Amino acid sequence: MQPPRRKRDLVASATQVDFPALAIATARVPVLLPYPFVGPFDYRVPAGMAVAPGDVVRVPLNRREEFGVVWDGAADGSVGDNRLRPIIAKIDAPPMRPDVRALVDWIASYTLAPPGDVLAMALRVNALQPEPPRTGWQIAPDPPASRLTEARQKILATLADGPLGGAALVAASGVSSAVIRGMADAGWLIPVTIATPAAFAPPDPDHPGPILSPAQTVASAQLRDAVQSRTFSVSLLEGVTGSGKTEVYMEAIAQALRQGRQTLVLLPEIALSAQFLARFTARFGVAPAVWHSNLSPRIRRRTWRAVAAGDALVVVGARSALFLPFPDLGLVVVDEEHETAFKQEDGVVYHARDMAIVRARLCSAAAVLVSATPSLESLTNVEAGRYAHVHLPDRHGGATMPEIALVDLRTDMPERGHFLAPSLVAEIHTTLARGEQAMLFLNRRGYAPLTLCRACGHRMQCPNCTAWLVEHRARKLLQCHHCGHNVPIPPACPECSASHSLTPVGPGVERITEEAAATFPDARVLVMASDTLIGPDAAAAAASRIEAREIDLIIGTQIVAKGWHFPHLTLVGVVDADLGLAGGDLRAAERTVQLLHQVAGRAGRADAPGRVLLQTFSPEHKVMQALLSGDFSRFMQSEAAERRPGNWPPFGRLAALIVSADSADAADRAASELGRAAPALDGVTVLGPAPAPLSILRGRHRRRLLLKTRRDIAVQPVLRAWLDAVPTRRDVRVDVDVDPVSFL
DNA sequence: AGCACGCCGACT
DNA sequence: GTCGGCGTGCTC
Repeated sequence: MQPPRRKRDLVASATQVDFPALAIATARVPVLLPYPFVGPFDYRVPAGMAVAPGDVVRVPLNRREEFGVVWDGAADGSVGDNRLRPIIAKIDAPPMRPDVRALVDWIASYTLAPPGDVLAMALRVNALQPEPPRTGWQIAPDPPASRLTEARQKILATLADGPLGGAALVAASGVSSAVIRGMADAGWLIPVTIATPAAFAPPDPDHPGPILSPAQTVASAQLRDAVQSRTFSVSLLEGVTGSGKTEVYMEAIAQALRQGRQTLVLLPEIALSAQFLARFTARFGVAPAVWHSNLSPRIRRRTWRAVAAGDALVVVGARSALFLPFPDLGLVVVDEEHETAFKQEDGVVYHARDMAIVRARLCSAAAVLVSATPSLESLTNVEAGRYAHVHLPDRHGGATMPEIALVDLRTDMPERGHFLAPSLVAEIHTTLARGEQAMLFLNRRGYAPLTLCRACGHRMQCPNCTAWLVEHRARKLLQCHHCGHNVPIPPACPECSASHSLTPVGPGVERITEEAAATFPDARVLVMASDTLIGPDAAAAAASRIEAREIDLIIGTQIVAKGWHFPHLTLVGVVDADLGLAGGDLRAAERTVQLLHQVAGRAGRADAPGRVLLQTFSPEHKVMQALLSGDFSRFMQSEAAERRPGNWPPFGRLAALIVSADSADAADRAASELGRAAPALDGVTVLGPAPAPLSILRGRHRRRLLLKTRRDIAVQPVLRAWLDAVPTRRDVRVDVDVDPVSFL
């Protein structure tokens, strides 16, 4: 049959072919497709096929075939029977579970994302095809009488214990695959399908684990009860770094295991998993299943199936693990719940911590949020009685919190062109002299954040974004950290052509490394930044070098703040404690306290006491005072007091609208049109439009409006009505971010 | 998101 | 006169 060339032909032929079925009643079902359509499409169920919500199906779409999922609810019926096309096939895969479907719908309606876009995330996680059988080799029952070489003997010896896959056989025998091929051709070996290894041994809740302190025992009993009740609940587990929070929530996992229910542990970054895996294995005797977006297709499929079958009882994963098909989820743990990395900023904009709580509710599971420095959101939920509070007051095992001191950069000034104050330099010298390790923390990659011309004052700016180009001296280029644009470092100023006039301004870790190498020439220095440590293995390797004392001085960005345990590290210097405080971000102070507290926690974990020096130009700032006193709860109370009157989150709700267009003019027009149509309702405020802080990003001009409502008003209906009232323009995009975390 | 249709410039 | 650029619109 010729493929139909025009739409009319296509419809006509489909109608003709399907006429007998149409004569009977038309069975229509909604099918959600992984595309940004407003909702599911109706499809006809062909005679002899039975489908139910959740079934994965192959359907025609335009001139293509796509996977879709039969969705809940009635078909919408707006498309006439004559345009209805039949489902091609039902896929032999486990159907999407009702709670995962409900999660997809929930996320779509909360974030205002098209449900198909959310489905795409859930399907990306899915294993639509069964695992192909693994083939291997075994010794033929009646081997030929040909010559038996040494290599061939090795193969036979290796296979004596049973069949092996090709790659495994090569590795175990040390013989090349050519020999195997030859032996197969000669009839020595025959191919067999081999069983997939049972990779997910059940963790043993009664495996002897670490001994808990009295405080840990009390805390773990509270979490255990929450799991045991088999009802939805949220608990906030709060305890300073080193208080042993992980061991406490391991007991909650043990309880879920005893009940035969599954656990999901969400981590903000998978680089943290090495630490978690070690502690998990120490407690339960086996490793948990791991989930993240970089798994190989085979492992991904196997893990997905094992979760669906209930064989993988504990999964530790990144955001996307939220969509795994747990048949009996009893516990969801969100570790480092305050981390902004849980907020997905591209594609569907959602907060994995909040969606984890939704998932727990849909599964009647217990949710446990874990942090040394909980978000004001979670603390406020505790205060309101929505979350239970489990508190671990002390550092465990006798270790004390490090002593924190401020270095006033106004008086304790670094040498010209340097960034380390004399007192910090002296402290590092004594630490290194004692044979202990020191760390310098600066949350800025590259050599210098700004390059300017001394002759004309020209600043090297990204052509696509409102941002300076960051010098990366090692790679000899200037790079934009927002769009990735980069150029070689020019030999002369592009503006005034003066040569040797371009000067780096301000420090990045590379520049601090240079200064440290000159100041501490005998120290063995390691730089840890996201662009020097690629992948979780690199981070783990760096950590083990530090633990093995092959390193004296660690210089790092964000990445060093997270969960590492460095027993010989006794001094942490924060190069620029003020860094996160600039800009009009609602949570700038909160985030800075959380980050710097976490960094400080790296110092002095074993018997050696730790010391932390924060370099700042504003020692009197409440952030510095909070870090100095360690009175985190008072700081959060003052944050609350600042946000409550204006109904700022978490005391009100916020949504950001980012209007972007190719030209500033189009962006301005669309933004003011939106502004004029702003809802005028009691308890609803609209701020803006104003140029977004990154007013040009990737070549697009951006304007921002903020919708702020009282807490008792849902922002979604307000947003929908607002956006519906304004005609969409082709050349203008409006991105919605409900509960924005980043204000760029 | 794809993928085709459509209406304007450089080629056989 | 055709090939093909990517703007606009549709997909049950």
